Amino acid sequence: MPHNQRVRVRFAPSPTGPLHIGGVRTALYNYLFARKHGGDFLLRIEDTDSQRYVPGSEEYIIESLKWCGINVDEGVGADADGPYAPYRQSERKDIYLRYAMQLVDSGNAYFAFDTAEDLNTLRKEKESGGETFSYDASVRNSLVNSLSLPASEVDERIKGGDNWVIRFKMPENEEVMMTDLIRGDMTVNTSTLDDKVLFKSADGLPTYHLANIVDDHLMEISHVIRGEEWLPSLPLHYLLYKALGWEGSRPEFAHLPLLLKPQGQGKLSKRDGDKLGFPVFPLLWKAPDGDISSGYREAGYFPEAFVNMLALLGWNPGTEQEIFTMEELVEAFSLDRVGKAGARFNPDKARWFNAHYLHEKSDEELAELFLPVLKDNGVDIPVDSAAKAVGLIKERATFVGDMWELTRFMFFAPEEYDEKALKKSWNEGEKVRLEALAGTLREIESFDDAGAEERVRQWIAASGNPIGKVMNVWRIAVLGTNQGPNIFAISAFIGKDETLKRIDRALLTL
RNA sequence: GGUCCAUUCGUCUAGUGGUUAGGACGUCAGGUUUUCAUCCUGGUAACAGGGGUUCGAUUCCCCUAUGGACUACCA
Repeated sequence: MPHNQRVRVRFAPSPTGPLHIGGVRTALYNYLFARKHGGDFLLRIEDTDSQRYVPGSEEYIIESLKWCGINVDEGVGADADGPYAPYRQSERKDIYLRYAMQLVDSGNAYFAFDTAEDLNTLRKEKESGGETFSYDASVRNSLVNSLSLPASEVDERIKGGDNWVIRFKMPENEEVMMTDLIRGDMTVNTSTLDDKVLFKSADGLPTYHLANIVDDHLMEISHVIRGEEWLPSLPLHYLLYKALGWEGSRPEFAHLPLLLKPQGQGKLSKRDGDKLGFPVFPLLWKAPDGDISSGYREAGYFPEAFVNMLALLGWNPGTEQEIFTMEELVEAFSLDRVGKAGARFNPDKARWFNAHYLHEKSDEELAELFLPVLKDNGVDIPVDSAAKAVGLIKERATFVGDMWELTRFMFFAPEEYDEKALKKSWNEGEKVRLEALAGTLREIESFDDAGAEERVRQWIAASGNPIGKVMNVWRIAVLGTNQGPNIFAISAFIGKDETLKRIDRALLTL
């Protein structure tokens, strides 16, 4: 392990919009790894692309992590300033140029003056001939750069204010051997690589490649855990560590498999938004242009369900356990149990996780969450009363938001009656049955009395009415439908008067 | 096109040189329930294809196919 024994990992998103669930999973795995090894989890903002910067992204990222219970130890969003501040790359500008110059001085990089237009023209020319243009050893000497130009002209151009970039001078025909904690050993020949830009002229900022390596080194990162899309640039990063003389303290790398769309092709991307019928973002996102994308939080997911679901998308504990608290995840997590292949996101399973967590919560806890929903629907009741209602229906809910439709009949008499139910179980014979039941109910002092339900059952048995028929017609009269929870419990909840009122009304109007 | 990575039920996955290839979601059936849902039980369903290596390959190797990523002065 590099530097020291301490595990230090970072999540380093760029603020180009909301974090999607793939990004959240990367953050989660980093966090779990850090906790598991008693290390640090840092949040660094990689805002080196001034063009793509989207205001609000950073706040969104911080809030998302917070909602998930992923606590940042150091960096942006941490409680206190860390020892390696600042943690926003735009605030570290000066650092990068210094290292870029070090690379130029050591012959590992060079100035290039080619304009974007010139390069585009070259690219098009090559492509029309069926070839691909690559800024590499085969062409670098014939392009406009400090390798091809006399030193005096290079100086003049720089002093004269010409636009320049710094490019990495990719070694020729060298095998780069790399190790990935998830994929094992890999070898790539440098001849297939090009001279990547390390420092841009456009905004005076480094590219990802340089900034990333410099910051990881300076911040003493021990493990880089990131998405698989970075795998192709791993050789470049290895070479950069070597060129900067940091080979001995190079972090270890782990490239996570991608999250794929539920159906169709390709990786899950930010643009998918709500087209797929489920959120791709942890929280609701309002884009600066007004576009709104839904989030798991607003869709009613519990953070623990969301995190649990995400953790198992690409990682497994090797046991048959599927339900994990964050603490249990920390305990069980290891990089060698992360899969290699991309995982297709499954919305059904996500719902199942949420239902599971919802069913595990106490009636009181759910009632607290449900109270605002009730209020929105014009129902203002104390929390213990809400808890009773919740207790009757929670088994059939997946989200707290589902609970309103499931409980509305406890607060409002039905205005319509389900036609299928009426067809099946509402006729003159059933009405007689219901009237007889009403008579019995009327004799009961209060439905809350102990033994009240037993009295009704005794009457049913004694009267010779089939219990199913009685319950069914009772349910239709009170709820307007032939399905739902225990009808006696509901009648007790709404009370004797309301129950009889609804029965009378049904008998009269139907 | 080039480079790299991957491939077990529809989906997430476990697993081994010899297993009835296991679990979960979904789905189907049955049970419980006054009904629905929950819950329980059971069923369905997979080693991409072709060559090797081997007494024996899902497992090891090669090829093909398929999927994916990357191929910007984006990350």
